Amino acid sequence: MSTFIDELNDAQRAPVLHKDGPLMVIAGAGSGKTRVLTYRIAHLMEQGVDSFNILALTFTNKAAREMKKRIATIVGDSEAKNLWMGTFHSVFAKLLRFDGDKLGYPSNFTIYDTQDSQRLIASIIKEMGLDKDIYKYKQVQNRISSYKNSLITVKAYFQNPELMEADAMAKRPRLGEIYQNYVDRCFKAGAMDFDDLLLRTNELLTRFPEVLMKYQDRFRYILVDEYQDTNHSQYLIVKALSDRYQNICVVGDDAQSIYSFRGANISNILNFQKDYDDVAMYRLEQNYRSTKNIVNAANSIIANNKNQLEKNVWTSNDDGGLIQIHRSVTDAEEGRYVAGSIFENKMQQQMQNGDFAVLYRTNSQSRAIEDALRKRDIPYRIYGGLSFYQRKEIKDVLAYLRLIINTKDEEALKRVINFPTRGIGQTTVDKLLVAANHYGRSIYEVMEHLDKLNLNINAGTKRKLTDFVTMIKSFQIMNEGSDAFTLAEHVAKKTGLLLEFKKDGTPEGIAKMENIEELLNGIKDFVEGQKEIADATGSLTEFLEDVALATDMDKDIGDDDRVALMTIHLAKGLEFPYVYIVGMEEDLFPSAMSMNTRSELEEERRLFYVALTRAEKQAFLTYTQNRYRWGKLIDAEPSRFLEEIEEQYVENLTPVNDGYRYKSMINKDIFGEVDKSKLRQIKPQNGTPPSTQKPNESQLRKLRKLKPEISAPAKPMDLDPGLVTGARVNHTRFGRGKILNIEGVGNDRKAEIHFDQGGIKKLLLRFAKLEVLDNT
DNA sequence: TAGTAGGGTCTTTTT
DNA sequence: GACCCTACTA
Repeated sequence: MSTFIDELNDAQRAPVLHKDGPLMVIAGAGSGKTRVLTYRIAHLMEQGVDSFNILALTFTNKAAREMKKRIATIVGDSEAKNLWMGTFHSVFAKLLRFDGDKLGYPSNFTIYDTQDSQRLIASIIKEMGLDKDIYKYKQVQNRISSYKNSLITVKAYFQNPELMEADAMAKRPRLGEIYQNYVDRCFKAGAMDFDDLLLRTNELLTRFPEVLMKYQDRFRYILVDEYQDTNHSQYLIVKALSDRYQNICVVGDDAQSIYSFRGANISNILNFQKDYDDVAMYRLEQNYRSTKNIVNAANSIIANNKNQLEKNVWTSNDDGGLIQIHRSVTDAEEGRYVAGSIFENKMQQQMQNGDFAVLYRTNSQSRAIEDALRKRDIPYRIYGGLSFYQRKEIKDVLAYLRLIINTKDEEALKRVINFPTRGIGQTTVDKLLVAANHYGRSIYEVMEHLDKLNLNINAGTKRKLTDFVTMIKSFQIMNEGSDAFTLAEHVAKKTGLLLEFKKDGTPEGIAKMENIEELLNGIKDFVEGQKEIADATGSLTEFLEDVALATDMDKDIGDDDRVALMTIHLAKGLEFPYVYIVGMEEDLFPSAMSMNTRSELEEERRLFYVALTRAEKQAFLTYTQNRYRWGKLIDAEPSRFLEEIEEQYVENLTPVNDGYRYKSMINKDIFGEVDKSKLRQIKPQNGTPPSTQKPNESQLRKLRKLKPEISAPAKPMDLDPGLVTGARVNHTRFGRGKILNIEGVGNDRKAEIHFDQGGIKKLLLRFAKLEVLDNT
């Protein structure tokens, strides 16, 4: 028996040693979750389980790589090689390359990213002659994506009157048709979107029992990390695969579930014990990461949430410093404070740049921080945002490469057929598209057979089209004999892409050219790297798949020492000695988009919990009074979350005697929320603020401590009787609108309202500031 | 058909 | 403030 087991505490050791049967590990923040997973896999292998029979699903590919590396040091390289480890998306993309042909997909299918999906949907909406202001392509894409994640296929959609009615109510009665067309077009293009990678895997496992059996038998031990963030589609895959051997190990923390917007279903983790028989439950509650102050402060925040598993996270670490709250006047000043504070701490505490992270709710907040760090000459690295592979010039190169592999790839073709310009305009492309749809062929196939079709295209243009086809064909021939790098370099030169940006001459053009060169270097590295992997070949197909599913977090940071800037979502699973959480303001964090329902607000709160628990030694929270948003300066109020931290863990750095008090601001805000949801004796009146009386400080404190289920009984009679279907109402933020539907009872009573400006929204009546204008 | 100017929309988070 | 799309001109 190896000694690595001795490195674990008792709570960690138990799930590592557990052999067969389902187990769930509820792991508090910083409790050594990754370590448990890693050692469990290593232990299984030492116990004689073939690495070939283990499947581990992680949240990022980087996490998988690191875990694999660690396992290799314990059990040896050759053993670790056979492990299937990666994100759901990358693992099942691989599986579909093997068996997707049963569903009619080519093994070289393309993976459409969100932008590809959205462009295709926009194009379909246009072709169908629909109003693009009603059928907004992003919203439609969102809708289709959530259908897919809930396994609602086109067929299921049309069998579900409720869904169809919901879309019809939203003035989008033809959403189902768009969905149908979208699925058809993706299929014809030999393409899967992100959601398809899960949906089609489900389809494959359901429709082909022999395939299911094969993989059930192969993956006898399944481990899922971050189980709280799995969606329904992922849940079903795991359930199906583990059904035979029941050796399923899920690890997660319900308090860190932050991906419901992409379909993650927290009930997956809450219901795990009901889904499997004889589940062994393990809890990891000792935090090794953070100081007492941070752990306790985080606990005090999450205590405000109603929906959670019981858990007591504690630490034996030092108290550490208090959490520091800092107010500034503008976002630029906020940036300066953060940069200055990093600079000072670096000097005083002898820290490295890499020991600091700045976390924010939205990507757009990075700019002010960047500017300030740059002025101080503090090196930083931004994660996420517009990632390298999403840049225009990079996507252009990739589109050529995708087309070489799969000429049916419509989005790739449309992207490059006239870039760099070669005299093939929109009119021509439209003609080709119409013909392609008419004959049920791809645009490329139509181009290959131009002379047999009468498309009303003049000879000069025809010539240009055939030249394009000839060029792609020459690339295809080259692809058979060369590696991905040689080909990509040739393509970048031959198509004129490099030249296009070079002759541009502007700094932006030069930067783009350099980016393409960086991409080429990346391909070279990839080809080299793949040679070391067991069944990899370094082919173009492999590279494209890697790129399609790559995320910013997957990149190795390298050894340069930089401050990390990223969204809180991306920070999940990471830790830093010093953490700055910036933009602690109402409407930003919690986001204005997430305050309509209790569950949305609870997710924002979990997000705050995640953010705070990233810190090892010291956490800083900052907010500003004014912030630039959409190019305009707007007023900002401190976030309600600041007040939710128990006072004893916080130190307010902002001077109190300067005519502005953060406390009083907060109280006013809390009061605004509290009197509607909690002070039931005050009945909201039409158009007038609910009350002008303020409870005193001690009353407020009590109110805040009250558990919502006690303090907010369901009493629909508190609501204005004028709030009925058909009524015209006015909302303080969204303006005027009409109530389409009212549903739910008591505190869950929601109204679906169509606002004159801003479309349809579902609002929780007990929070919504609604004034009834007319209900006849 | 290519290129540019102007207008509208957007930002919540991501595989 | 950035991007995308559209309309207009050459």
